[in-house]
Amino acid sequence: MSVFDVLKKRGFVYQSTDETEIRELLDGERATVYVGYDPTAESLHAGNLVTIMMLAHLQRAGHRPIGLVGGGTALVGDPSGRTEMRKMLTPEQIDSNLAGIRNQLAQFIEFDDSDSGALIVNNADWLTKLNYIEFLRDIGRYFAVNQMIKAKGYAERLEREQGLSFIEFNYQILQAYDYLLLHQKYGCRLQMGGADQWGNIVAGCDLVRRVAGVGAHAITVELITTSTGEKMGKTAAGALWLSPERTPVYDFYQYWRNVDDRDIGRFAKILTFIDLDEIEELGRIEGKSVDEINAAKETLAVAITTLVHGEEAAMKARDSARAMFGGGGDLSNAPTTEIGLERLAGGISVVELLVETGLLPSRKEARRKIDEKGIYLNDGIVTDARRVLTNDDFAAGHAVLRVGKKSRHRLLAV
RNA sequence: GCAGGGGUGGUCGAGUGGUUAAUGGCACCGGGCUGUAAACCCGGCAGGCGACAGCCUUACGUAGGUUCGAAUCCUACCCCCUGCACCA
Repeated sequence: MSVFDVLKKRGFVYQSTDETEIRELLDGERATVYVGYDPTAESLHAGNLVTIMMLAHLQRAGHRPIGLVGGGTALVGDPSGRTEMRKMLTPEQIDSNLAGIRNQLAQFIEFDDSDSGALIVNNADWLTKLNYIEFLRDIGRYFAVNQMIKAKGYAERLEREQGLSFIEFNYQILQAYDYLLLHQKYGCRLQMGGADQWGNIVAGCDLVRRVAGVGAHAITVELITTSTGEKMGKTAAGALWLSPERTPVYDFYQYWRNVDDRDIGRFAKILTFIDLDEIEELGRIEGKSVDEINAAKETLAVAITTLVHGEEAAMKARDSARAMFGGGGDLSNAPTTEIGLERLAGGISVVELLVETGLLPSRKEARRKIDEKGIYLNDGIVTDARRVLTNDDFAAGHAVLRVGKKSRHRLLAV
């Protein structure tokens, strides 16, 4: 099966330029393809996994992926969307972010010297060297303003009289230039990205065609949302990061372990390499027992977590989760706070500990949760806000504090 | 620069001198039902103290002022949006 069809079947293709030509390109000798990423943080997030997986599929099919980091554009600050200007970053920050992003991409694609070895590039390398006059003369001539303002994003902004800064307007041209440059330098002929990038991407296709006289292509993915309408990977705390420092592996695992029943198959297609046939079965809900559905979610969570954090970490996360919800079991991965024996001798209030362990943000909230019957000590409900912990509560040298069903904290007497 | 509109709790958004920690939605948290799902129901959602009846402190862009009393009125300043002007 053509890789392009693989992408289609897995749900990656929302819009594309001519399918026949893309197929031809991808079924032929090594092609070079690229995706752009923002260097605004030192870590990518779950949303980025979608295009990363596309790169990975293509590399597996023998093509060369390029991860382009928008360091140059980040130097300008991009006000796309209606929120404020994206914060401008220093070159140092961008470099360090780029290194972080490269490491994360390396989990999915090989950066070796082979023909299909991946590359990571920073558009600051060429954008910062541009000469305005030359750029206008050589590149600007290919852009027709009346065509540009018809682009969906721009047209909306103009209609709403919402203001469209010159920087934002130029963004498309810079991005198109990136494509051209990658084409000239690496023979890149396919760019992929989010559906919101469609206009920018096809502007690049046009530019390549006009300047180089070669067909260049585009594939965009739709924004992936959950069945409840949220952006995939969005949590109360913000984004679901790939970096374990920003999102602990356990939390990352739990996010996927708890997806809506209806999302199992869809997410598995996009975020794992599990066979399509297998996914078909995995994602089926009707007629399945509760255990089977839960097992499917576990499979999904393990697969994604393994890709991002490696097998060992994924297994640990799975085991911790099993222990947590299966009762008893292995608590070695639960967050832990050490309590001095001498302090314990005097007794410590549960309220105080709830705050100290970070389980709850304030003493007031702790009292409230006790009132709401949401606090447990060693699996026994705490009913009195004045409850004090003493040595007697530490069975084998430890005690477990719990808020609700999902957050636990281990207290270790030392 | 001129004119108009606006800045309210995580977010959206009411309120426009006085029972107000500030209606409501969303998000979030606890409980119930369950399957660590969805939907639904109940409760909570500034902080501190508490004998749980309450008490105290801090909050409506920032700083002052008027008033017995202000998120609400006045003054100055900051920021955002819209229009006009300036802009070669």
